[in-house]
Amino acid sequence: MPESDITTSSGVHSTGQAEDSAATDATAEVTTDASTGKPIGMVADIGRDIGQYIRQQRENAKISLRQLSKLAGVSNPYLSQIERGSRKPSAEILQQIAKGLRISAEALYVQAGILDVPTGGPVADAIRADAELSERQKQVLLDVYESFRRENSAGQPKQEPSTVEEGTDATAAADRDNAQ
Amino acid sequence: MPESDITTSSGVHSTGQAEDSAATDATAEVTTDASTGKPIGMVADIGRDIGQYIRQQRENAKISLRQLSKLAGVSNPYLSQIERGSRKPSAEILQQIAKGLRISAEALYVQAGILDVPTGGPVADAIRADAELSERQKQVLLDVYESFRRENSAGQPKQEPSTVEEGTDATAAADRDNAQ
DNA sequence: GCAAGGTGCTTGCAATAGCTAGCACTGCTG
DNA sequence: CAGCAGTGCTAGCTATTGCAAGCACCTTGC
Repeated sequence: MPESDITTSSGVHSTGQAEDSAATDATAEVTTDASTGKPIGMVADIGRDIGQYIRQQRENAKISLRQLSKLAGVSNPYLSQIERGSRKPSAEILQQIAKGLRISAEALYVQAGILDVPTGGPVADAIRADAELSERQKQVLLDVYESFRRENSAGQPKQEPSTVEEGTDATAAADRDNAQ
Repeated sequence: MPESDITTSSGVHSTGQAEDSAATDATAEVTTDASTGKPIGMVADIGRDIGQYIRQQRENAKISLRQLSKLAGVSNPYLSQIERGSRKPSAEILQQIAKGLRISAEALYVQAGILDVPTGGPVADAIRADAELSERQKQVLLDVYESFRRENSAGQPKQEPSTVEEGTDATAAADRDNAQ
């Protein structure tokens, strides 16, 4: 598990340095950015999450940081920063790391928040695979389908009435798409 | 189709400014970066590709650039740069644009080269969905499966002998994974 | 004990992403 | 015709990404 400090990293690279006391006192409250609620002095949790995951996958594969950096074509200091959560890699870098780890890029994308956890059984898969629908139509249909599934799993919907409206909105949207 | 010029954009932002003559003479050969072969003065083709695609989706939806920029939460000058291919957006920005366009983020990711075009019928989907396999094991299995499919679709394999080796390498790799 | 080769990390820098301020233009309204 | 609201874009700026150079430490072999 990478250490959660940025220590002497310059202000140039960080949104703001972590409070010293936070670095030394594990029980100290993490200072957060007022606008996002995410930790200051550290890339957001999601960055640390992907870094932990990459380090875990690398250790499972029993290779060193330098070995992975060569396999991935990424510099080893940068890979260290990624694993320790002090840098947030782009999708392209994640793609390279996935190749180096010989896992799918999608697995890293889910951890990084770039992709949602895959959902849906055969219906959703079939909708996505339908070549005759536009991207917009696919999305509308998926929204309608997911809305119905939520209704059904709730039995009697206990959400706001907007849940009901959502369904009608979706079908209204579908009608508007067809009108175009 | 966005214009392919960066005109007076400063050198700070571009790998290199397009030759003036290239800007005015449509038949002029595009100057390329020696190391990558990609156009200079323009982000790589793939950047223009995603930009074109976004503009096409926006025009299909019959909304203006400013309307989409508000829906997406992206500044309108930056969206213009993306559509014209002079900036390469991150996955997070693509996610926001997809939401604004009400299409799936995956559709934009495929265009941007972040995701491959989805492949595989039921076998690949089932492998990906299997919760009992590690990410590494899934990838090895997919590699083996795709290798077999390539062999079968070629009838008599005409590729390098490495294609055969690839299969044996893959199964050997699978054995090593199981040994760990 | 020393050299060599490995490890993970820090620092400073260049290039790029993404934004704000502002521009020029168009069409509409009173 | 002036004012307004819209359009798409340019220029300059700040924050961030990703790297190269180099550090300190560890293990191994001679």
